[in-house]
Amino acid sequence: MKKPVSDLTLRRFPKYIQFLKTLQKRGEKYTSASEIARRLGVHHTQVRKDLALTGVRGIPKVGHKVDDLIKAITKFIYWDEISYAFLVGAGHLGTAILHYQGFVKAGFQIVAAFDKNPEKIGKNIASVKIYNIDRFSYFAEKMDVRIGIITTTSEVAQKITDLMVKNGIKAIWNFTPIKLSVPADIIVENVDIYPSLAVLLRKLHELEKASRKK
Amino acid sequence: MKKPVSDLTLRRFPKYIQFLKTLQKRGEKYTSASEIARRLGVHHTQVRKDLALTGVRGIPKVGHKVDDLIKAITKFIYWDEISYAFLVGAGHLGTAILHYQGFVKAGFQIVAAFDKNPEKIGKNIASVKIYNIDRFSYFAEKMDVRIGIITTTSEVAQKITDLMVKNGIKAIWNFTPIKLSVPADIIVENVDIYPSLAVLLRKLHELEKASRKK
DNA sequence: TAGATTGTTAATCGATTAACAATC
DNA sequence: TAGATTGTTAATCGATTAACAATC
Repeated sequence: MKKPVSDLTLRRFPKYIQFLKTLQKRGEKYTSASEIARRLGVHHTQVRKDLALTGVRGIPKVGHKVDDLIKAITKFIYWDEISYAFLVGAGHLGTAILHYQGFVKAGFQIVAAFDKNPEKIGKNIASVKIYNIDRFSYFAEKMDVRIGIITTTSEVAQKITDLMVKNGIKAIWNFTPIKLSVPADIIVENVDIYPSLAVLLRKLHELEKASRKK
Repeated sequence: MKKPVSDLTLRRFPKYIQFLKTLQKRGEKYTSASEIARRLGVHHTQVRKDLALTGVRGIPKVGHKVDDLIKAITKFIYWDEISYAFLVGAGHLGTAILHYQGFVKAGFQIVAAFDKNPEKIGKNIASVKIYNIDRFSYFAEKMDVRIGIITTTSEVAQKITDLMVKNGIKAIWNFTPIKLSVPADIIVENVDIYPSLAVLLRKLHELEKASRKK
């Protein structure tokens, strides 16, 4: 069995795509691992290793075709296939996610949203209809969706997780700061802003403490 | 000069706080590194090392006082001091962030928001007033704020960054997927959902490929 | 006391970076 | 050709985990 690619590595690919697309927009046909590295602030060897994983081969002295790189990376992280998802929790964050423009380029499509608030049920947000959470099982069976997005409050996140797992969801994109309990074969990806806030505040305060000392 | 704490380490502290607060709510007075480790799925030695950084000392056989741990961690990541921030870009994501309840516990307070959309200017979102982006310099000088949150489109993110840096912002919390260029002494923390989406989709598709093969 | 827990030092593991041969 | 670039193997670095003495 081949060794799975590490999360740390996978997480770099969207940044490569983002930069490559700006090159593409500027009309540049070729780029090099060194240019990508310089621009994104990562080591050029690392860029080479990452690109090698996608199977592309560059040409010495010339570099890589921008279009080919984008295509190879997009395929590698499966952004070339359509992936359907359900979203639960149509609050402010859920609304923001439903409005995200950028999911199109990742082949990512939210096909239904769920909430328990009667005022929201039946309405559309960014062309996605909001259903009563009671109907989750019904839609899950009907639509064969494997990805669930949780943008509820922390309090109900575990309950929603259990509901999702029971209804065939294989991957959960968790936007609450709660650690979810799931069976071993269920994928959980957490998006949490507090770790980032901790890093930001600690660094800022340490910096200011240091500059006061001088 | 003491070695700065690594980002990877800092990012774990909010998870500890989150778990400790659930214990606190349940009325538990004591906990152990082992319990935290088990519950959050990290190694107990790692929890011990992390806690040691904050300066707390546990009691063999007994463990740590929950209240003391929360206090020590909160102080370590400077969530016990008030930090003021400006937010630029009052779209869906900006709105969601302005509504975040959880910032209070981190001492984090958004004191003003900025946008260029005339329909938004003058209104309040979650009690935070929206001003014309033209007035950023004015408020920056008046209020002595050091943190800037960017929730604009990618297109204007660098321009807003430059504006912030010029006006004394020392730490930028960047919610766009753009790599920002800043002077060396400016702190940038990125919150980007695409890396997470890449991990989620790659893992899900690899899993499904593997299960089809069986 | 015995056992559970703490906290530290040493070993391991994996990611990053350095070095270098190959080549258009 | 010379030089820039690729891609790979080896070395380094840092984070995680193992081992273990100390102790309430």
